[in-house]
Amino acid sequence: MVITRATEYAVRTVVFLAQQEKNEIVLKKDICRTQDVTPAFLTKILQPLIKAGIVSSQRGVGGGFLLAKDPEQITLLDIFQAEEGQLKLNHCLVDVDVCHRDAYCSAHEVWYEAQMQMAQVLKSYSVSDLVKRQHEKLTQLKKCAP
Amino acid sequence: MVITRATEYAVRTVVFLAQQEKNEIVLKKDICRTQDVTPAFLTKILQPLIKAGIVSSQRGVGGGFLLAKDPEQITLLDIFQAEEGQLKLNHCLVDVDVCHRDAYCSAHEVWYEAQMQMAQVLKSYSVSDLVKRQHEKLTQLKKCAP
DNA sequence: ATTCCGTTGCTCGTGTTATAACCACGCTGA
DNA sequence: TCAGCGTGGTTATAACACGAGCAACGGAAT
Ligand code: SF4
Ligand code: SF4
Repeated sequence: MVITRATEYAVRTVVFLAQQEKNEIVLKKDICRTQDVTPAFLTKILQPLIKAGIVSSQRGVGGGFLLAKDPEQITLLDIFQAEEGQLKLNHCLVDVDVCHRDAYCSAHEVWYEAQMQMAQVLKSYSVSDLVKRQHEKLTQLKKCAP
Repeated sequence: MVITRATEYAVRTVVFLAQQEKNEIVLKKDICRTQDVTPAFLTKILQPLIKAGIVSSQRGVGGGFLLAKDPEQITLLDIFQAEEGQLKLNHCLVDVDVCHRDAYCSAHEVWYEAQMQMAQVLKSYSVSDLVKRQHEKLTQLKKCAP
């Protein structure tokens, strides 16, 4: 019951890309350096983001990565689902017929409600929200300890 | 990002115990038969519930298991935490100092909010709620297909 | 002595977290 | 034009952790 490192790094990466100038292309190694991820692992993490249409890539000299969408159009849930697939707290919430008890089981609905609430929270934050928030925090940090 | 089988079976078990007459002692094998769990695995699952004070046990002839608390005093969150430990969506929410970014990271708070929402849902349902709900569903099922 | 539960240690499979080798693409300059 | 270099893309696989389940033995109650 914990998000994977892949999701964690993916969030960092997307937030980092969103902090660049619009359409600025970023090298993989620059993402690695700033976000504390190894290049080989980041390679793996980026692919689902590209498949999901969140990030796009450019090969060759001067190539790299950049956001494929407006940061306001990307939610944390999008990133989560790109990396981990559909959110599910219990198997019976997605794989129907995995449990013959679902007709009378009442726990089923509680898991469902918890899952919905969680999805709702993740859906309510866009990447641009995160960038804005982070920027505020950093300027406040500087004010306290310049 | 999925609850463990242990938690799933633990919920079934506690609900089953709550359906018995008050202070009725139930044999392990009866729980297994009705809840589709193997005895060896159930043995493992019951211990955390006992340690958490949710279930109590009786050894020897005529022994078995029964609820240690009133069903209204047991929430789904209690059962979850007995089996899986404290709910955490991301490591940084529990293990402080696991990430030096927490001072300015804004994702941190989103995970926290999602976790809180989920905990809130699980805390809002007691075992007696589940039993009541299940009973309603069963009587309605019988009405439709007697 | 019997009948229960408790404790411990173990196996086995699967998923996470990487690592690395090799492939494909695209620019650039001779 | 085309070779070469600098990028990301694909695939295979290793190491490890954890989930899920099993079994054997030990200990208490009756
Ligand atoms: S018993 Fe209920 S919660 Fe558990 S798997 Fe079946 S339907 Fe889902
Ligand atoms: S970057 Fe933020 S969300 Fe990720 S581990 Fe650090 S504090 Fe937590």
